[in-house]
Amino acid sequence: MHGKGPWWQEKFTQNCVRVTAAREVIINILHDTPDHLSASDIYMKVHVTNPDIGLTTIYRTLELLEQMRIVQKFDFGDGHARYELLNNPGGKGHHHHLICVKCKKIIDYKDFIDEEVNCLGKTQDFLSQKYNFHINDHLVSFYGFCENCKSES
Amino acid sequence: MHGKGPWWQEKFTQNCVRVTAAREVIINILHDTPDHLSASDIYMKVHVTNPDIGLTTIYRTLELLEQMRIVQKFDFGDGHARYELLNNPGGKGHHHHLICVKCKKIIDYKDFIDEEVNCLGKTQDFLSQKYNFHINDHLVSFYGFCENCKSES
DNA sequence: GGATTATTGAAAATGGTTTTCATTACTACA
DNA sequence: TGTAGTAATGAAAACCATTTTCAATAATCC
Ligand SMILES: [Mn+2]
Ligand SMILES: [Mn+2]
Ligand SMILES: [Zn+2]
Ligand SMILES: [Zn+2]
Repeated sequence: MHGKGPWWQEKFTQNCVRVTAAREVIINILHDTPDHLSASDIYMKVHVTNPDIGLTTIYRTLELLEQMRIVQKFDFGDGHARYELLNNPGGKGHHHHLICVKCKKIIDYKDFIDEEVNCLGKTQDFLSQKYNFHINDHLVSFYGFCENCKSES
Repeated sequence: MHGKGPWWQEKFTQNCVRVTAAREVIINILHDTPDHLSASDIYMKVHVTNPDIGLTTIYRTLELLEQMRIVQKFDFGDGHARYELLNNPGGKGHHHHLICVKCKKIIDYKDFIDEEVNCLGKTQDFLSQKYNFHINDHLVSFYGFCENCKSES
């Protein structure tokens, strides 16, 4: 697989957005992790190989990528925004979340996702009509206590 | 309907939590609004009738009520936590959200909620087993553009 | 009433995120 | 290959919702 650059680079050049080292590193980090990283998580990982890249650039890049619909921003309630690669080539597919309210552990799940999305699809159609919305996304999360935390409480 | 105080007061006295004017006013405001108020929204409403109640108390009360499971805290991504009365007597029943990503308008809906919750129930059972979680809540939100905003974009 | 202890407001601190601004790095084009 | 135009960057400062501190006050129980 050689030739042109990665899938996301054309999105950049089309919009006069330059391909820079910082942006490349950040996307790679998000691509390689199974976790939901915060800005400073990413900063620390970036810092290992690129100690010249500042936290400000991390924030700016994440906002840019969010607006280009390359990453999605989440707030799980622990005071840090968290980011994950959107459903792009090489990204995770659409999934929902299972969140421990105590230790904040987050599990991506796809079990029953077809049935869920099917059911949500009907709701979406109905809501679009009734409230005259143009719906293009949904979020489903379950909350509770994980294996470790449910025994301690 | 007279006699003892409102439904929530017994929850207080059981836990050595005192019934104060501030707490009473805040619960009443949350009870009377159809909106999803932020701490400073509530502060401003409180200030009209009780200018002696400070913003700190609003925050403290909301955290208390959240921990007593009387209100639920939401983050819709606009930089302010928002609160709504939980499914208590006099509160809204369980519902899901339809959110405009542009103007941040939020609609509570219950359409298809039975089908949704039924479907989510199956998922919940499966996830509980598979990941050994004790699940006690879920969140479903649809995102898109509302009537007004979809024409402008 | 008085002792006990929860609650409170004001001010200060906190901490994640954003803004400012001067500098640097691309990119296009002559 | 130089040069103008513009996008991107880092450091420091600003921002701002929320939390903490601490001395004063008010609810509860006797
Ligand atoms: Mn995820
Ligand atoms: Mn609601
Ligand atoms: Zn846990
Ligand atoms: Zn709107």
